[in-house]
Amino acid sequence: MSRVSDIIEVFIKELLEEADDCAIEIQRNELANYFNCAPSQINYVLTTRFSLDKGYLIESRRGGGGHIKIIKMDMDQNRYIQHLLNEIGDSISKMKAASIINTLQERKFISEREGLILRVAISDRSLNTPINIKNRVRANLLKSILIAIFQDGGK
Amino acid sequence: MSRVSDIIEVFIKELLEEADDCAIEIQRNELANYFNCAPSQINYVLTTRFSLDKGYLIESRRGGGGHIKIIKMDMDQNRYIQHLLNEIGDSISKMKAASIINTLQERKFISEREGLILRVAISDRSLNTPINIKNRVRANLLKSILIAIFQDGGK
DNA sequence: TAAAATTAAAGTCAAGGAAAGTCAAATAGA
DNA sequence: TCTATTTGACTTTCCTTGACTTTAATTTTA
Repeated sequence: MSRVSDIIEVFIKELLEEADDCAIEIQRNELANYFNCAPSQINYVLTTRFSLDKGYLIESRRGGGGHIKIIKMDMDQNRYIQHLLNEIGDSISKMKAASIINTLQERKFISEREGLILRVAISDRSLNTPINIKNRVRANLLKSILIAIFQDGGK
Repeated sequence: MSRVSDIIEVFIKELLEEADDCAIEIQRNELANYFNCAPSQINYVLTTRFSLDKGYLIESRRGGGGHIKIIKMDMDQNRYIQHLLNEIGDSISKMKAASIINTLQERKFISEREGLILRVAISDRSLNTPINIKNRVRANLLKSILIAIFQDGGK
């Protein structure tokens, strides 16, 4: 029962890999048809997996001959880290933290093993704190680590 | 009579034996169904039989197509790490943790940057928990990371 | 030819479904 | 008894679906 959304995500990322300008254009209905899902699921994938936060830009056009354009942006490391520190704030969910770590890894800001370490570190099971402070501890931990690794981004 | 929890434990361990990367993914409901028990009993088995101290890491995801992933560290091949897990116990001071991390780094088990991440992670400042549970959280976190790094992932 | 109607997209949002998590009460075993 | 196990009600998280809306291009009509 592997999730269709994940499969679509991977598919889109592969398309982006192949594209030489880091941008692709799709048709929502066509893609939905291909994966046998509701068209709106494409929107779901886009908003959950290809958000601005993760370094993607979405443009689209409705009506006849409409399309969706997905652009993988170049990310400046320091600025991105700075942005993340703000974004994390003083509380963050596990999913959101994991997604940040994945992005850092995908963008080669951290190695695979470092990604592994971070993902484990921010997991609910590692942080055996009372549930009501878990997200706060997680935010603090993640920010500390980011600052340590990317010192100049954190000034 | 023989307890269902024990049977489930053995079953999972067999699955892990067969898996070539010492990690398996299960579906909680499916397994519960198979053993005719309440789904939450699976959680019970996981927390009592597959704890960090015993060298297991658990990851999971909710929602449609959710799953539970069980990762085993190869205790035989990582005698030293196993020893460390025991030494850490369920509570450890910052100084002691730092000393462990230094040793790991000296012995080239982890890179300089990984050492940095670990030291930051277990620092008092990162772990903004109530002081009375700080050493416990630190122990848990450090053990999780060690198992993650030294899991027997065949890669 | 310009407005109107039709058609062909994409967008939004809320409801429903499919998992896993939590916690505490009931029960069984030592 | 006392601890370990079992059960189940309730919660949380994530995914999927579908009805309805909005926008743009194309075709029809006056």
